[in-house]
Amino acid sequence: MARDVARRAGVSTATVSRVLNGFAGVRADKREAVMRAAQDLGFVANGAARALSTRRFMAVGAVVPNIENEAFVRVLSSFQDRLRQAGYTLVAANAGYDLEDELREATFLLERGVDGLMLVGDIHHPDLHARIARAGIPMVQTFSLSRERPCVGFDNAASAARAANYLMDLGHRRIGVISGLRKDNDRGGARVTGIAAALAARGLGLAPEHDIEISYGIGGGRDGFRQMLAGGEPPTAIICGTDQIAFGAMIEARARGLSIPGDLSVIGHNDSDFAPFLDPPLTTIRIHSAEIGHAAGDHLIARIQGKPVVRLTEIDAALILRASTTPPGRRGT
Amino acid sequence: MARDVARRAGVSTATVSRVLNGFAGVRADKREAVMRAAQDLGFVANGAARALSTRRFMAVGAVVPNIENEAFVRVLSSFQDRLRQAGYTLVAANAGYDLEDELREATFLLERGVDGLMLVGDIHHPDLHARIARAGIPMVQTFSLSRERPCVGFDNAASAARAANYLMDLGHRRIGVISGLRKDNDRGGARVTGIAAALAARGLGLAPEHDIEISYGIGGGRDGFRQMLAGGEPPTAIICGTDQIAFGAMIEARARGLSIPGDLSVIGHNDSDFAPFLDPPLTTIRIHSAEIGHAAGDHLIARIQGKPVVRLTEIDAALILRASTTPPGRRGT
DNA sequence: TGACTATCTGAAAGCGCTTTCAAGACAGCC
DNA sequence: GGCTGTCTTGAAAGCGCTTTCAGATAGTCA
Repeated sequence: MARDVARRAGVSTATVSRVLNGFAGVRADKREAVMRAAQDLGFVANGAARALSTRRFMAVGAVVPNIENEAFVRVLSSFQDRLRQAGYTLVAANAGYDLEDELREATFLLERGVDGLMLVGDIHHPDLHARIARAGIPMVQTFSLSRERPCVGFDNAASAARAANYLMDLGHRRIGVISGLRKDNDRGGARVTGIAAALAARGLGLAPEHDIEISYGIGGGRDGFRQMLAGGEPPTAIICGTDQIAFGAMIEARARGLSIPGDLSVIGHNDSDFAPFLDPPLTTIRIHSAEIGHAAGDHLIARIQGKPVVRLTEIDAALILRASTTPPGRRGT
Repeated sequence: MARDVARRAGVSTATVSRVLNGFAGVRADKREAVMRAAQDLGFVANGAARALSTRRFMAVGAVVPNIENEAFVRVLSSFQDRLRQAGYTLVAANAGYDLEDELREATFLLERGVDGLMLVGDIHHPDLHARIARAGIPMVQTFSLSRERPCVGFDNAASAARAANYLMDLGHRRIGVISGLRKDNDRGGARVTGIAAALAARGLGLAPEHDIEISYGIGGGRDGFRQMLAGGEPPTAIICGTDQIAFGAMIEARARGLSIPGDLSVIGHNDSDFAPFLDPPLTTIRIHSAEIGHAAGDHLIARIQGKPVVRLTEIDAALILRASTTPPGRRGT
């Protein structure tokens, strides 16, 4: 306790507090005495008392759909970097792609007294924003852009459209989509919308049997592609919601005797660490996760500290070209 | 504030507290008035004040070497499950395989007032345990077993030895190891020790040029295997520290014209989601991450609540046999 | 030397809850 | 009707820090 340190150093707790918080205006000898006493006693301030007193918790919350998803972990990791630099702790929670759960987790963090909150995406429980507002803390949404709220993200529809256009430029006409769950997931939805729009712009359509929604993961990708083949004439190219899905689809395609990219071009999302090492290396849309995390962290901290911020930060998503895409019909490439 | 709720409900803050914390002995009408007032006002208790008052923070900390590592994330995820069920929040931090950083992060959590702490492995900064002791909170170490401290883990040496024995049973004599960084990482070290011991028990040795230490990841695995080949007669089988490393090694081996498992049997660690989908599917040591997380969570909560616990929980690690391992010299299998 | 200013420092008042303690209300009993 | 015991309730005292405010001390200048 600060009291013990004060006694040992022969000062008051006020002075202890001043020294430990780096306030100027404490005479050198007293400062040193306090430092030494704190050291000797192994003094660790009580965070709750400090938080209560300063009305600052020095912690920021984040609710992500799935902690086990590489993309979100990378964002959390870089987000935490920034917070740490500013002296804040990250408290992360898992919402599992469920709006009710997300509300519950966010409320939990709000109760804990976080000074700011990061959310993923644009779709939330109707009560969520009201609660955040009542708590009076800043929030930032990531991964997708928004006109209403501060955000750091990219244009999911546009980047997916870019992938579709690239495939069409190569000559593909029958393009399929395998996405993860889209319910309450604006990113997935926007991507499909973007692809459909890009196809429509060139007079093509996204056939319902080529528009597959499955659960995430390699297994999901396999199932998804199997499902797609069951639906009549197969596509010559597919765009997948994640690299894991793309990996699964590639496995299934090969098992069905299709060669990649000869019979089927494949594009993934996220540029996972294994993407360059697949056979063939996977063309994918790279999301600059680290930059999203940094920007979101900087934004939130600036708001907490009352500094001016930009409300919308767009992070670029790049189409990384590798060998899993070629013009259609080039067998044995 | 509770005060507002009290005023609105026409009671004292004491009664508000009693109702909101589910204490019996409040008359039904007052209870309801409080509930309604709290609802109307959207009352959210101030966590800091509560923590200060109860001297319980309702949060548990965890420091892991690398948040982006699948195995740790899975443990954190299941750990959090249990904490959440008991009403606790998880605050996780990243130590990056560095003892100083780990100490810093752990101190940070201690300052925050966590009620318990989870650590990974047996090697820590010399001051760490003293600080935890001074904070007076329970800790549990995961992934490796310990005689001194409460732990939930498995016998890294024994499970790696099992993999080595399996390879020797298949007839392999020249076995190599590619591990991640071993500095300050008892898991990696123990595995290599276990393998060396298993080899020695059968009159074999682990050649220095077959004992490679590299950074984690697919790239690391490639580099590692390249390094191993540079060291003279290549091994007929390798055991890798993670499945990512194994993946990288397989890529490099194939690039060098080696067939797997014909020329080279490969065993990984962790049974990552992609392991069954590699070509050939990867034999690997599966760590029951979810069980480690659950057991660690249960342990810590029991300790916090003053219930009796077992100090050492051993979680089984299983050798999952797939097609990446065969007897040596069977080309074209 | 005395007045005045600039520096330091400690006492004390919160921060918003929980929890103890004592008192009020009321029913049951002799 | 008076007394005891039970059930409810509110006043008030913390929890361990920060921070204000005013007093103490030292330094400066005329």
